Amino acid sequence: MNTQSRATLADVARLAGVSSKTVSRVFAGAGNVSPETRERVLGAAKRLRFRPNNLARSLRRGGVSNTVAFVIGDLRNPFYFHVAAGIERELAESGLTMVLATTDDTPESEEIVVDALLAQRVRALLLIPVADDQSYLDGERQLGTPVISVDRPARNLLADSVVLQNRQGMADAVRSLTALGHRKIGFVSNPSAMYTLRERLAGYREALREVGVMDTARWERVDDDPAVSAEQAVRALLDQADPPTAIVGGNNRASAGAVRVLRDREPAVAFIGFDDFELADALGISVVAYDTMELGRTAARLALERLADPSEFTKQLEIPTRLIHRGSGEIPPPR
Amino acid sequence: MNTQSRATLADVARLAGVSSKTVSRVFAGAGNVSPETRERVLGAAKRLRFRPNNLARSLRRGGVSNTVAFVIGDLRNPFYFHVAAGIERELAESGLTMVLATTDDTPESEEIVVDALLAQRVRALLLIPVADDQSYLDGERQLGTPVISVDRPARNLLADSVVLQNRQGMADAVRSLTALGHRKIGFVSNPSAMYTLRERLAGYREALREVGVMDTARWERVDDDPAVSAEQAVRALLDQADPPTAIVGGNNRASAGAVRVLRDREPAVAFIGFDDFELADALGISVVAYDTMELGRTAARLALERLADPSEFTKQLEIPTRLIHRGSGEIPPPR
DNA sequence: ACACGATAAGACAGCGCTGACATTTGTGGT
DNA sequence: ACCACAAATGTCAGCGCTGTCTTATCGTGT
Repeated sequence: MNTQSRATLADVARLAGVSSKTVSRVFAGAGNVSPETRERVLGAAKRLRFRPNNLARSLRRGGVSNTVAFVIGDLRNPFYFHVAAGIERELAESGLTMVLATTDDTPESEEIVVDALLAQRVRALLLIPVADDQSYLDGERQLGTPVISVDRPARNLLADSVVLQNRQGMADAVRSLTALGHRKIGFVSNPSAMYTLRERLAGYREALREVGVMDTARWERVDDDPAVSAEQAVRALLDQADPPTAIVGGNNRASAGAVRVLRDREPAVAFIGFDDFELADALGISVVAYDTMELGRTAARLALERLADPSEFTKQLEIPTRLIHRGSGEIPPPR
Repeated sequence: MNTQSRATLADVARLAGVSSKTVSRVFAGAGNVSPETRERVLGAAKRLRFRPNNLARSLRRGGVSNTVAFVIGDLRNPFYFHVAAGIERELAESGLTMVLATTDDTPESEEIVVDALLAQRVRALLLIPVADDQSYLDGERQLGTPVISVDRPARNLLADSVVLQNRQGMADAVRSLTALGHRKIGFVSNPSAMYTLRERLAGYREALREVGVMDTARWERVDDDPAVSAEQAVRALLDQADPPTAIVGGNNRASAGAVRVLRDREPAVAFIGFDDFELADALGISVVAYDTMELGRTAARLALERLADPSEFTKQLEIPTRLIHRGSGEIPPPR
């Protein structure tokens, strides 16, 4: 068992016969070190297995690390992961690393988790807001930490945000169905973030209003009870008297449920989901798609921009969506 | 624009009229602070929006942070994400946070990325090895940083590891096919990690050898060229003269490809995939499944154990797999 | 031979925090 | 009144690094 402890700048300096500042210069990349000295230092460092301590460096440099935090509700949703992937990519290009934390989708733990991250002096904070109120972040924001809210706008906090084109995306989907003649269109959404759900629902209603369908209450199946599966919701919708001839899904879970139920339904019910998913193409499921990784990249870019210029106005960006026709959304109503 | 800078222990101490050490005690949770003093300190801290600087704390405490690094090849593979989710969960319970970094599945960047993480003094390093050689980590390991290799064993490095029961899982799948009478069984795998692929292939061969099929070369479709999609590989397999009556998939990508090709194939070809996936149940695809999150949790637990007792022998753990019958794997050979 | 600027290297303090140790204050026993 | 002892608080140095400033060294033009 090797008990030698970690080498420091000073150790390297001693071995190389120079001052610790010189070693620092070598590793910080700053100039004014002669080639021979540099060689000697690097040799010594290698021999001692020296690795600069970023903690100390960060502290010295003013107490900020080079990590950016991303706070997620639930890690099991593939959506979040793709966003995280986008963030990670974009940050890596600027030499920053991402730390990931989850709040288990419970509002109470949000502040606790965020606090722990801020204590680590993250450079910026990206989060998918879960709590009803992010005003607790205002102090931090004023101290210069960029706060970017992702997928949903923050509440009671002036922060940059990136969200999807929820309303228009959903409206487009519904319009494409009404154009085929559908009028009885169901809306299914499993418990989903209030914000995105509300927006998509608004888009749905808007598009139906355009063709004169005003009362959509009986077609809306929005269960906020997590115990009710998307599958059950779809079934319930279809089992009522005078069932819808088409259904739109409010999120990716709804799509999974719909696929299970609608596969061998007769007469065929048209379906358009929100959020693309693996095999959707093979299954011929039409969806409102968008670039999930781009959502993350954009969020990361916003953070970087604000880091570069803290005085800019806050921005609210939208990631475009587009309707992909694959068959399930092109089924006409039975006549 | 508020230009006030971040408050420090000393600032709080001044405002509360105590020494900075007392403030430190309040925030470090250590005892021996009278209730009144504590109140006064907390009040002052609140007023100044004080947040302890974990960087400084970590440095002072011996230079290790409370983060654990997880190094992934490619973030887009859902498999990795579930593993990450498991790790995050397990670590959170011990108050540690996870930093995620990717190597883009290129061996060269592995060492660079790992180095950057180690410079941040992560408490432990979990990684999915990509490079052929992890001996560069030996020094670090000797300095006491637990190194856990996930999903594949590390090469040239004495490290704990958690892998799947690859060989047996695949052998079970093939045995279940041979029991139905299949003898011409194809093996498809997209470029996959060499290790898991090799193991699964070995399991496949082993099970076929048990029923007297010795030469399996013509049924093995292992393209290491990423340009060849799993879909093409499956097609190529079926288009040859005397095609297989059943196929096993070597990884999740192979399953996606197989589903696309096999859906309306006549006569039906049996299929069993490795790795469960969303909708596999709805589609009736039999798979060799395992608990992906558990893989992550186990890895994290290993790290925690080693942190607690560095002198223990290294462990090699296996996550069990189990065959799930859903129909596609129960199709008998045509007669 | 001399002054002069450029280059290389070092001395020193201090980032924010906490461990080790010192000091003050309060309590109870005799 | 005195001492022993615990609880509450303070002093000080230093974790590993780098910014600022200072000092030594060298080549160059006149």
